Amino acid sequence: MPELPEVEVVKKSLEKEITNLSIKRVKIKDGNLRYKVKRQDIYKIKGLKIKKIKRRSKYLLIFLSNDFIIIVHLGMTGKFFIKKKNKSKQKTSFYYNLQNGQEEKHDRLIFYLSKETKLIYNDVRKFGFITLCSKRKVFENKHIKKLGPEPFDRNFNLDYFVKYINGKKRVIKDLLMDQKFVSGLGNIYVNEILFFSNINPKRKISNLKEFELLQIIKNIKKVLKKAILFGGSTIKDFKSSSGKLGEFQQHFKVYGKKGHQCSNLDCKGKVKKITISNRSSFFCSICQK
DNA sequence: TTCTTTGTTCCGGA
DNA sequence: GTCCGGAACAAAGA
Repeated sequence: MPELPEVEVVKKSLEKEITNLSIKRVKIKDGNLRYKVKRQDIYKIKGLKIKKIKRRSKYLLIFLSNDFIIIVHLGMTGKFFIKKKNKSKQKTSFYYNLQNGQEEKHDRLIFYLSKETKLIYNDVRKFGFITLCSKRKVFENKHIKKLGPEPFDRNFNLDYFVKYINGKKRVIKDLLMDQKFVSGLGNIYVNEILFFSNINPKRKISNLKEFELLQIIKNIKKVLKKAILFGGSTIKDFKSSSGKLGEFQQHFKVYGKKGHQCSNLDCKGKVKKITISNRSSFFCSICQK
């Protein structure tokens, strides 16, 4: 479930906690992630220093002191924990809220860093991955190279939108989920963005008016910025609380709100749930035409 | 037991 | 070759 805002929040807290620390050793507890963690990669990063951390779409790029970059994708349930000596385990972000004990069970990798700091990668469903890449080749990486513009990029504008959709005939929700069109959005934020844009998720892109395209662009930037400000969204399956949590889910207007009254004051509609391309979509059939 | 959930890749048909 | 939709993947809760 981590979409751009959650990854950005993780990036910020990792940046604060592990920049300038060096990697002493790495323990693979379960390397069978989306791609198997390679032992030779682990060997290559031993002794290197963590120089800086960047985000591209939903990917984290951890720059090391030589030519290497660690590329991380959190998949659906990947998360990092930081553990310092004499301190209990801290989450790296306001992100997931875990039940007690869950963390240990799904810890997959442990990075032993300098200053007696441990960085733990935990992933319940193992859809995330961690791989090594050289700085020179990062834009040739098979994941990174196919990404479309960042939503906050000035190149992501009306001109780009109009050109991209020319001759295509998908529905708008599918397009916004497509990382080649714009990178970083997932199911949750696309639902929210279409609500604010007053556009039905099943609308064909060929039928959208120019003012509607502008609305979509504006709301993508607006919703993502606000979500980052609130520390992202916390997955709702987990119940007990410890540490700081993302709070943006409290601001959801439609996602997960089937049957709720539409949040627009003058609207008597209810939020509906339908399936589009095997994903659930929530919308108000009165406000979203 | 079956359905649902999430992001991404892969595959086949148009 | 491009476009597009559907299935698959892991794991857990309802």
